Amino acid sequence: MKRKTKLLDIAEALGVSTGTVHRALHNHPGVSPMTKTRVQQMAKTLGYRPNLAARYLSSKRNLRVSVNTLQGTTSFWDEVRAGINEEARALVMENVEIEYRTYPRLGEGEEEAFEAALKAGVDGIITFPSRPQSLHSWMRRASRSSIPVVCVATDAPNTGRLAVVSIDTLASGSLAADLMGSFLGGKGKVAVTLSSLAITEHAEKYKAFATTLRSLYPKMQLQESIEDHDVESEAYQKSSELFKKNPDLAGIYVTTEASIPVLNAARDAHLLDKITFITTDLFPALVPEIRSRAVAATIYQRPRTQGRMAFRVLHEFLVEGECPSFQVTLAPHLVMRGNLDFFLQRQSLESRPQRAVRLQSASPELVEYFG
Amino acid sequence: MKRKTKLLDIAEALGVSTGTVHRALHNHPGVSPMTKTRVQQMAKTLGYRPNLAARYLSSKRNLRVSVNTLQGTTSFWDEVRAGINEEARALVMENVEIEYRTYPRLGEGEEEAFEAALKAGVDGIITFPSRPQSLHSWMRRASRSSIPVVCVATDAPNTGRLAVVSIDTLASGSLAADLMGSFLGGKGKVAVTLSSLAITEHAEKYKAFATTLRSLYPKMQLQESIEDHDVESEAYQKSSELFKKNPDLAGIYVTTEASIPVLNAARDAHLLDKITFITTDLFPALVPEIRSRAVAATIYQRPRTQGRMAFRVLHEFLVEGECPSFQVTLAPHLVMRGNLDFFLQRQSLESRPQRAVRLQSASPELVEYFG
DNA sequence: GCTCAGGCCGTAAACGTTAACGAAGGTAAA
DNA sequence: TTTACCTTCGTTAACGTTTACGGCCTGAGC
Repeated sequence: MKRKTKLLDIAEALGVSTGTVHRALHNHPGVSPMTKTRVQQMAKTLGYRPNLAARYLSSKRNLRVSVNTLQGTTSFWDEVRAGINEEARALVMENVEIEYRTYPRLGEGEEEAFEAALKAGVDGIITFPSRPQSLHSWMRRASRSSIPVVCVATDAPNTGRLAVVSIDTLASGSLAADLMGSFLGGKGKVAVTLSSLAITEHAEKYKAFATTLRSLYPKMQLQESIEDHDVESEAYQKSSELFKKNPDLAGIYVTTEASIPVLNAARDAHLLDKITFITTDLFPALVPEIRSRAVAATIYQRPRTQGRMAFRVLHEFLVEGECPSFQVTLAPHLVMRGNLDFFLQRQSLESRPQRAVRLQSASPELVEYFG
Repeated sequence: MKRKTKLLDIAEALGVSTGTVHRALHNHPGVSPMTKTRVQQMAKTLGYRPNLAARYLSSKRNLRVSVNTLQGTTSFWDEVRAGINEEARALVMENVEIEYRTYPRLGEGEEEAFEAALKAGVDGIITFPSRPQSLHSWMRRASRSSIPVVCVATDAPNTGRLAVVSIDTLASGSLAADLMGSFLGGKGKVAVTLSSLAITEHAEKYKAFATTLRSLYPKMQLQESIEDHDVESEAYQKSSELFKKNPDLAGIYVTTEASIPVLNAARDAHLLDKITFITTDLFPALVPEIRSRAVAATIYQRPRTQGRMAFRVLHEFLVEGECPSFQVTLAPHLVMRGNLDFFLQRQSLESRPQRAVRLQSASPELVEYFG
């Protein structure tokens, strides 16, 4: 196990100075093309990897990242932001500044927030592209300026974004289908509500649900899907229609957050106890519905972990220049009445601002930080 | 936002040198008690936090941790080790040496491995205490020597261990009960097999299962539990008896890894398609059973994440002297036939030695790192 | 021939912590 | 008194990278 190669090793091997090596490796001006290629070549053959500790110590620049997300209509985005915050605070090494830019509604103020982040000259952006097409040009601009962008929850294809962090849509849709089939004994009419088939994630979930249902439970009948376009009234209205047309509906899978209006529509049609609900996400209004077993199960999208992962990927890229993975997909959690309390307790516990700290044989200097 | 206080600030404020401050803060010999308290006091008032980058850079000592686990009879411990390895390699900053000490069977060679780790003078230990009582004295010895020990999968109470990382037993048992009730329509006889009621984790899972079943599905009848003491033949034999005595058994929840002998017993009794199986963990032999729907669902204990968390907690303590949490409980994942492929793909993908890299519209400057 | 600009490169001082070395002072034994 | 030794503390050289500064050289302009 030999010592790691450092700048000085490269410098001595070529008979130059560390300053030159540094400039060559970082494309800084003041190096002849000839020297530059020689340095880069030598760095590669020696397997040079920068010592990050030394780098941090030497340059005190602190990274700035902008987090552009929806305002917390539900708790989902609060959790995402909490996850980002946690992971940022876990980085004791450096100081990462996080600037939160939120917009009130889907697609509203989204471009402005992105533009503001670029104008402010941040080093990286974590964003929820609620309207990918409208952000398209801004994201390409960021890409051209070499400002990495990480998407959370929803992808924005062909925008040059660095990475995307999301729940695996296939696993979600297939799990929902398998559960639905199991709960209903493999027969009956089922339906799906989604935001819009134009959104990749929702289309994929729907497809996975349909495919799995067909292959595992061929006797079940899948009705046409409902698109609510993220409008609650539309969700209520369209699902009311659905229930009217299909009084024998046995189950429904709500892939969006808008499960409450669908539940209310079923309640008003007096079909609540006839229909097995599988919903998405976990928020306060959903808790009593799960507890009363109106909702059989909900697929939790782990917003906090999504936030953590997004920050981690972005930070790793900013610091090391490489990206561990361009697509991080998480397995969803299944929440039913049985394990509901576990998740509720966990949320409330983790949302406490300070970290839980119990000292045990720690170096004395640390005691104070948490007194 | 003022500059962070460093050793020199404390030193100047007290009219001493940084060397003294350093020694005082680390309980190194050669500092008068009077000076020591003054330094610690001043560190507190100035809000000193060590600069870890400088610390790494300065001290070339690399941490050594011992990982004491079972040999991979199933893939569980391979996954745990893989998770530890991943997290260790993600630490680009420093070099952490990991020494794996494995023992062939439950309780066999466990003490020797622990003793060897202590003798070798490691800085920390991650262990699976298969027989907590036999490890008790060794762990207390480690605690007295200020060597942090992190338990994975199973806790070892009253041993002075630093932390424990495990799956939440309540969530597992309750989820299993709720699923069982849902699958069976809320009625029928069900049973549980476990290793031994003397092991906390299994007792908790059983209790959670029983409690949830009683409260959510009062019509269901829970039979007496089976203890297999981690012996496969015992599992087969006892479950055969159970099936003979209860030909109308509707479901069984296997909380241990030993689900195959139970499945075989049911198969041999020609009851396989009459009984709903909920099992634990995910290993190759279980895959065809899930695919054929002999197993309705399995509760995946996320060994890789357990390994990652264990290493993370230990490392954070070793480096910062503080521990984020003394009890890390993870939510289990539910694997059914529908989403089985997602987990299989993920396992095979993640177990590849190099990191997964999928290029997708990456910024041009990045392509080279993965060429 | 002299200056001046600009390209190229070496030098050295940071960054904050660690740890080895040594100096000062006091105490005790010879 | 000398010698030896201990406690307490200051000094200083690392650790590897960044960056400001300055020096050398070549070529162009006067």
